[in-house]
Amino acid sequence: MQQRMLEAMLPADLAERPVRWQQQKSARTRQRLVESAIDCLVEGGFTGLTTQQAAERSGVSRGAMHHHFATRMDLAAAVVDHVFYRRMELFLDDYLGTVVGANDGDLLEFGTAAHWRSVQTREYAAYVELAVAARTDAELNRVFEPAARRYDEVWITEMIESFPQWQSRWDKMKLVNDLVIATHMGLLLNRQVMGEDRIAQVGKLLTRVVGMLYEE
Amino acid sequence: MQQRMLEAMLPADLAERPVRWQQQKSARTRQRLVESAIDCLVEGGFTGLTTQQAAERSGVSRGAMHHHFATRMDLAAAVVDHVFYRRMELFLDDYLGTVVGANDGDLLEFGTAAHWRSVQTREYAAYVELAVAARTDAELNRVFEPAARRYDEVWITEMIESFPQWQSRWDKMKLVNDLVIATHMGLLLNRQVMGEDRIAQVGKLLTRVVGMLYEE
DNA sequence: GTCAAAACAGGCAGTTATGCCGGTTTCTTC
DNA sequence: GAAGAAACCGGCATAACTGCCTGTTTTGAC
Repeated sequence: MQQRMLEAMLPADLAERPVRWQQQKSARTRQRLVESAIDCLVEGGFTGLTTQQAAERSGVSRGAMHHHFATRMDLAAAVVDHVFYRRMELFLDDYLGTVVGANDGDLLEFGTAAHWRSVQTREYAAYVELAVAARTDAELNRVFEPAARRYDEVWITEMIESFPQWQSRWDKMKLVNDLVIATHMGLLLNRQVMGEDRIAQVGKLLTRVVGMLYEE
Repeated sequence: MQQRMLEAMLPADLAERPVRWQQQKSARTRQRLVESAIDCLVEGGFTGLTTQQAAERSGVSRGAMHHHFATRMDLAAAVVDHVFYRRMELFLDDYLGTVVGANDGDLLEFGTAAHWRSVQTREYAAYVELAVAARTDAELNRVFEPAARRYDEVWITEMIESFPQWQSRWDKMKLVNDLVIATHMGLLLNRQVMGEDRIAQVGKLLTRVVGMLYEE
């Protein structure tokens, strides 16, 4: 499962196995820029993602940066791909590690818990900023939406192929999946207002709900 | 219920019952500016909320705007108050209208449905933009967070006073309340990716879950 | 009617980011 | 090792906002 899903999401950044040194160098500075851009996103939202900041933070000159990413949106696009890839990777790393030897009925609850953990990461925070900004920034949306749809399709396809034993309940499982994704994102955004305690409790409640829906 | 809750949230904008004409005039232009600012938010996110745009859209001169709101953040603060007030008002208008004559067991599900409708409004869209921006904008957060907490406290207090029959299950009801709020926000943000159908189905599922949690 | 205060108007300097461009250094190829 | 390509550098003009400031008009109190 993990190989196929990750391969399908692999961004240009990490795809190349560089043989020539210039390619390595190029890839390295691109990665540094993307990482800095993610820092910008996390700290300042999509507004805070500026070419200046990204260059300065990564120690790359503005000229070099412009060589790799001609415009701000080019950089943002690279970040989008990177973040989607990492979003899936982070979840899979956790989930596949906890799921070994679990019986069928627990898979969903383990998956929910792993998803909640994967959501509390720097990369997911960046993803949230992009997702929100894409709603009001047409140009970003042209980059973000296709990537999001691709991610979603890959996810669903693999879920169906990986759990043939749930064939009769795929529709419900997909629905539960969507519920978990939506609720976790909502919890993240309400964290500051609700506070850690309530957030954690709702998280546990959701896991229990997932169990209930599986049982029924 | 509705009076107390709304009174507690009443923003400066609408609080005054103007007797002198200058006050009326002043209040009117302030309202026009706030409304335009909300349009800015909805269309361009917090980034798109600029003093220039707000002034231009409302037909108010930059000078006049500066007279009422010295800085961009002053305008944003007025929008925050306005949006929180309207958020509660929109919900109550809907909820109190649908709830008449309902039996106790249906109140939660009616409330959930009403909340889902209240969330699909221009005002709530503006609220979401503010909530997200406040996470990465310290200055905005200083305005937003207190307002959000006040809203939350008023909400909880009134819920407890309004439903004394649920005394033994307040903790659970508060939890369910948080779950609904978080999930609805998450659904909104995933609307474009998931599409209307899935969103609607998850919404229905959530309503059903709320019913299940009440029954148990 | 007059005078102060409130509401309104629009210009100005300063900041910050953007995209582009001419020039330099570092690799790669032959 | 020389030519060409790729990576890198920092300056420049431009654009969008912001906050402030000097006036002008409209209201309201006496």
